[in-house]
Amino acid sequence: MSVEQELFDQRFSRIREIEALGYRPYGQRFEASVTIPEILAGYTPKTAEELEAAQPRVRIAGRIMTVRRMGKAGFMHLQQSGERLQVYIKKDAINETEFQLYQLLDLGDVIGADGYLFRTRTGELSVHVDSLTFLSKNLMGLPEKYHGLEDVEIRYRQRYLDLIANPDVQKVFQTRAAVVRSFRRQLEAKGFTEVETPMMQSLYGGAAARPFVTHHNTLDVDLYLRIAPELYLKRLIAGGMERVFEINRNFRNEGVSTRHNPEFTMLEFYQSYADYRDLMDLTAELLRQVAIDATGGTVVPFGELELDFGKMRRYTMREAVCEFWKGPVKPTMDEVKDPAWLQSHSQKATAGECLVDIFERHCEEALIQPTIIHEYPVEVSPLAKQNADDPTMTDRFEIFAAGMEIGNAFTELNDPNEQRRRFEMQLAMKEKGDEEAHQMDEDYLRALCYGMPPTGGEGIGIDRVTMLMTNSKSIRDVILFPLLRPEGEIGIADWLREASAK
RNA sequence: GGGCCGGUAGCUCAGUGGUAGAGCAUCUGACUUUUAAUCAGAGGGUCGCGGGUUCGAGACCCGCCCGGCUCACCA
Repeated sequence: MSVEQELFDQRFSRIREIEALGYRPYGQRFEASVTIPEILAGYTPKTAEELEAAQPRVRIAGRIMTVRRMGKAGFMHLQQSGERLQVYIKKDAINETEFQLYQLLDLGDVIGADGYLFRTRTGELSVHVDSLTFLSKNLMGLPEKYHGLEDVEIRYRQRYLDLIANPDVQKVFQTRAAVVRSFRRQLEAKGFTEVETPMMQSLYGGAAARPFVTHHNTLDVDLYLRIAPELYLKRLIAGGMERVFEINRNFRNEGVSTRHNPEFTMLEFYQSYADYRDLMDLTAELLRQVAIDATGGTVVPFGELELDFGKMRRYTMREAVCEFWKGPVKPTMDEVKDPAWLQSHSQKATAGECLVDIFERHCEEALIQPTIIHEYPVEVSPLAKQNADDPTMTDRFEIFAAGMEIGNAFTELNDPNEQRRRFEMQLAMKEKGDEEAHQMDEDYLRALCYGMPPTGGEGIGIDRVTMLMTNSKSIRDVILFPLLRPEGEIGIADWLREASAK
C-alpha cells in the first residue's frame, strides 16, 4: 500500500472518531456572520488595543491550511476565497468535546468557529475561538505549505487542488469574471442585446479554422461545433435586431499553445448603421474601461512590460510594415503598395496574402502597447466590406497588445452578390487545399438578399484579454479546465471501497 | 507535427555508473500567544513505462507515455 493510501486510510478512520464525538464528518448548514476576506478588509487597520476593547464577535468557516499545535493550545490558518485568517484554540476557552475535536483535525478539513477578534503578541489578527464545529473531512494530503502546488500538470488537471493550494489562482478567475462583467455591462448600457446562437452548426463559418465534427443520432446528421457565431449574429442584424452581442465558446480543431486552447471564449458584437471606424472608437473605450474594472487602472503590468489601455495607437497594415520593418532599411509606402515588391518578400500566392505574411513576421511581436492595425487585404477578409477607395483592401482592423492579437473587427460585407463572389473565392482556395477556407453558406446569402443594414462587427478574445489583465503568460492559466490528454485510471474509488470495508 | 527541457517519497527538490536522500507533510512524545513554531524519535520509494549496454543503471543508449517551453498552424 502506498504512503498516500495509508494517509487516506488514516484520515478515513478519523471519520468514525469525529462521529463518536457527536459531529457529522460531512457537516450541515453553517451560517457564518462574516467572511474571512471581509474580516481582513475590515479589521486589518485595527490595533490590538482597539480590538481588546471591542472584542468583536465573529462566526466563520474555512479550510484548515496550517496547524501549529502546542499542547493545550494551538494556532491554525483558515482559508476562504483564497484568503487566510488565523484562529487560536485554547483548552481553557472551549469545552472538552470541542478540544477533542480540535485534536482530531487534519490539514484540509473544513470547520466553523465562533470567537472574538484579537491580535496575538506578534500582532497577527486572529480569532480567539470559544466554539468549534466540523463541516467537512479531507482525506488527501495537501501540497507543501511553503511552495504550494507547482506541478503545472496537476494544477491544470486538478484545478480544485490548485485553488486550495495557490490562493492567487482564485484572483485570476475573479478578474476574468470582472472582464466579462465589464464588457457585458458596457454593451448593455449602449443598447446591445445579449443573444445566444447555435454552437452546433451544419455549416461552419465566420472564421478561418478547422472545426470539430459531431453527430446527431435522431436526425442522423453530422454537425460542426462552431468556429465563430458571426454568420448567425449577422442574420439577427438582417432581421432587425440592431445591436446584438454574444459571449460564448468557440471551438477550433487546431494546435494547442500558450495562446490557443481548442475551446475559447469570444465576445462578438454587431452594431447596425455603424462602420469599422465607429468600432475603433468603441474598442478603445471598451478596453479602457475593462482595464479599469479588472485591475483598477488603465496601466496594466504584463511581465516586464506595462500596457497602457488608456490610449490606443492606430496604423494601417501598410504603415505598420514601413514602421516596424526589422531590416536596416525600412520600405517606402510606394514599395509596400507594389505587388511585385510584396511578392519579392514573401512566398504567398497573392499580393494581399504577402502583405499579411510580411506584417506577421515583421510587426506582430513589436505591437506591445495596445494598437489598432487597419486596412486588411481582401483575400484574407472574406466577410468584410471593401474599402471605397482601394478595392484590394477591406475596412477591417485587428487589435494587438503584448504582441498578441486580441480582437478583429470590420465593416460587414452586406452586398449579397459580392458575398457570393467571396464565398466562391474561398471555395477556390479550398480546392487548392486550404482546409480553413470558408464553406458556401446559402442561407446566409439569402439573409443578405433581404437587405442587411450597413453594420460594424467585432470579435474580442476574452481569454486573451484576461491574460493581459491578470499578467498570465499562458492561456491555460486563465481557463479553469484547459484541454489536456485524458489522465487514465486514478484508482480512488478502490481506496474508498477498501477504506470503508475496514 | 518538429526542436529543446522535465517526470525521483503525498508536496518542493537534491542525487554525472558503485548501499536511493533532504525539507515540508504523516505517525509517537513534550510544549496554553505560535507563525516556514520548536525539541526528541519513527515510518514512508514501480526513480513515468518498456527494452538495451554494463560486473553493476535513478544516471548511459533506443522506443513509448505524460507535461512544459518554443516553432509551425491559429485567434
